[in-house]
Amino acid sequence: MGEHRATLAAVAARAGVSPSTASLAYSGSGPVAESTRERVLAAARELGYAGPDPLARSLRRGRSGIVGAVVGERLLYAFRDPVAVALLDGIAEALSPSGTGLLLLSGDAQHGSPTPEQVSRMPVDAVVFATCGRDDDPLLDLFLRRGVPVVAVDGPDLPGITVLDIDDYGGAAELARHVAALGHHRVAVAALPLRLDGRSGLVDDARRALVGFADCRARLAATEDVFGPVPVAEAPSNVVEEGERAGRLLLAAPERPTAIIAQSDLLAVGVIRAAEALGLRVPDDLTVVGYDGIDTPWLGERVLTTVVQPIAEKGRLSGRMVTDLLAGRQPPNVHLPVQLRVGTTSARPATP
Amino acid sequence: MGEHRATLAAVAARAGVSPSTASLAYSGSGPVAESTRERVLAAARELGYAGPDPLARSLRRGRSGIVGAVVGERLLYAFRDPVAVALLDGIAEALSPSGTGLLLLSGDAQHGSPTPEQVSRMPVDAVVFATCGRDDDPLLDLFLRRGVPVVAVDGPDLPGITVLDIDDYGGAAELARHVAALGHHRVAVAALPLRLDGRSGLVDDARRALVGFADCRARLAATEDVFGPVPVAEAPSNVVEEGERAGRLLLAAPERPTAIIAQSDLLAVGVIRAAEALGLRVPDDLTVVGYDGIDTPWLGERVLTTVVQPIAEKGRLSGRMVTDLLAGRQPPNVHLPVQLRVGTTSARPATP
DNA sequence: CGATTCGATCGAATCGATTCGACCACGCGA
DNA sequence: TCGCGTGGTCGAATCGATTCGATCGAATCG
Repeated sequence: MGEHRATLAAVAARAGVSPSTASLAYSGSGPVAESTRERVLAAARELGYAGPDPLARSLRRGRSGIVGAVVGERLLYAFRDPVAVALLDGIAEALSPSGTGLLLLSGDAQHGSPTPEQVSRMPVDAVVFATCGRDDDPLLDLFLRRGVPVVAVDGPDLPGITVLDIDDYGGAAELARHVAALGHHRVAVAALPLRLDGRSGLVDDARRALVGFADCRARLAATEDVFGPVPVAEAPSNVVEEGERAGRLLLAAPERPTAIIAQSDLLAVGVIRAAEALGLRVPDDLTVVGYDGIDTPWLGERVLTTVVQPIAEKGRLSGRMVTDLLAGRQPPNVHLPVQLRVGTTSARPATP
Repeated sequence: MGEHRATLAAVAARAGVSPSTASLAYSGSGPVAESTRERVLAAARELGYAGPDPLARSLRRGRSGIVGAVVGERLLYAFRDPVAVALLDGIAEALSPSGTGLLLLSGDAQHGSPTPEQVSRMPVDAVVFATCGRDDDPLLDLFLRRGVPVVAVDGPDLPGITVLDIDDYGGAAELARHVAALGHHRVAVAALPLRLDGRSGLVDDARRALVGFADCRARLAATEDVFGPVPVAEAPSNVVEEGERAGRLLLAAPERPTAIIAQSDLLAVGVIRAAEALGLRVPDDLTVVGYDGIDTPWLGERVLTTVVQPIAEKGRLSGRMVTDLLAGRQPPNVHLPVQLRVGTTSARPATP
């Protein structure tokens, strides 16, 4: 404690060389005689020196070797979403060869998303908005002002930031047409969070005007372009339990819907649970469809009707985009296609 | 690009104050006249200054405000494990109030765990070994030499590091006695990775001597203390698919076991799948037990016989231990109890 | 009214490494 | 033998903020 940790200068002194030479011996940039290098390393060993201080190195170099990932929700929820996990995995894999670290900027139980003060203290060379493409995110602005390159996944398409998203509108529209073609008219939506403020329940017009996420907005718009205005129940986060609550809410309506369009597969699983708890059979009494195309072990043999997005590719691409930005290259925006998958949870409505 | 980003000194000059005063205006430590502070902030706005450079601040302060989490596996696998996720969530929650960031130090597809070079470049104030308590981990040594406080979850109990673990031996022993009491003799083990080198398959004596993880070793020892030497199939990572492969391997043996003890619930699910693929009924033809006590939606109504560890508490405690260490307090080691849960996947062996 | 705080501000040292330009000696080709 | 390129080393400036001690005027107290 009282002892100061050894510095490179101390090592250099002990080895009888100048600090600059000692630095070269460690970093490998520039010619150093083999004998000198060994003398330096020996001195380091004797002093218990574990290599250059990352902070000092970063300051001088102007880069920290760290990429931030803004997650928004608390990790416990975010990591239940295979799409988010694949994204982070893709980024981590892409960063690994260059030894770049991945810093999670996550929200906590109290406030949904990380606060600007916290985030602005973090030394990141680039940042990915992973699960929260809020249009008006103050963090976006902050990073742009700092000159930190930003990748937004499913995020707002603003000048200065690189966007990777999927065809949310197209997929949702195709899905809605599928449901309509089956003959459903009384349709309701179990929605992803409209904002990160923990609110949930039936959505009124005021709330609907506040949709802050590009993906949520596109999916909702596509649905209503097919069916007209529909009841919407908002889940405060993308987990099965909240889907179940939203499902109960929608199924309690006086005019019970014959189909529920969930904005994610996790929510869809919850809706199915809610339906079964009420004694309804899926798809005979209620059609339930999702979005994402993740594994749904909860459903056993049943296959969820959903829109499949290319999850693994999204992960890989997001990783590539980040490394490109770090290397000073500006990758183009990417818009991935999606595919309707008709499973066994959608069917014609029972004729009353 | 050609433009240099504004520095605090530039802001100070523009505001007509000294750099030290400008610093005080930002950090809030020390008295500054309200008028001065506003002048500084105005100057900052005009220059597009987004606050002090985190790197410079960290260097001076001697802390980075970042905690590292060593994950070992690639994220795609690590995050499928609810125990690991709960751990990270607990840490993130505990760190959040102080604005401390969480840096993932993960392995990639190539090498299991992060390389020492990568890790030693990372500016961390403390580090948690989350899912990889390797005894001989070179990273441990590195951090200790650097003077970085280390928390090891399920990790090796070495001097200088703080340990949070569960009663692995006790739980596994109780579980083994349960299986023995049912009348099983031909028992096999589906094991967690013995080392992080991607190897898998049946374990011979040479390999067995290499067990590098405290939890895996304890569970195996407890099992063999009850049953004597048993066949062991190693899974290269803790995911359902690898459990299935290990299960197939064990069930292909000439003397088919009547019970398989999986070292995790995820592996147990895989083993059950393998059994069912072979037309075996669980638990009638084969008893399968796990470890951890996570949700297993794959199993439908069935309840896995397993050892339940207090996952949420583990997360909370690990978070608290880290914050304690950051505050300069040395928390005591913690050893959490576990509990046997008898479900519907274990039964007496069929009498032949 | 003189002595003493106290609040506000400034100068200068500091954190620990990297890097640029200078320097020296040596070997090689002309 | 002279000049030149080059491998190896060193000094000093630099990265951008924080912080300690000093300073100075104004307010407080005896």
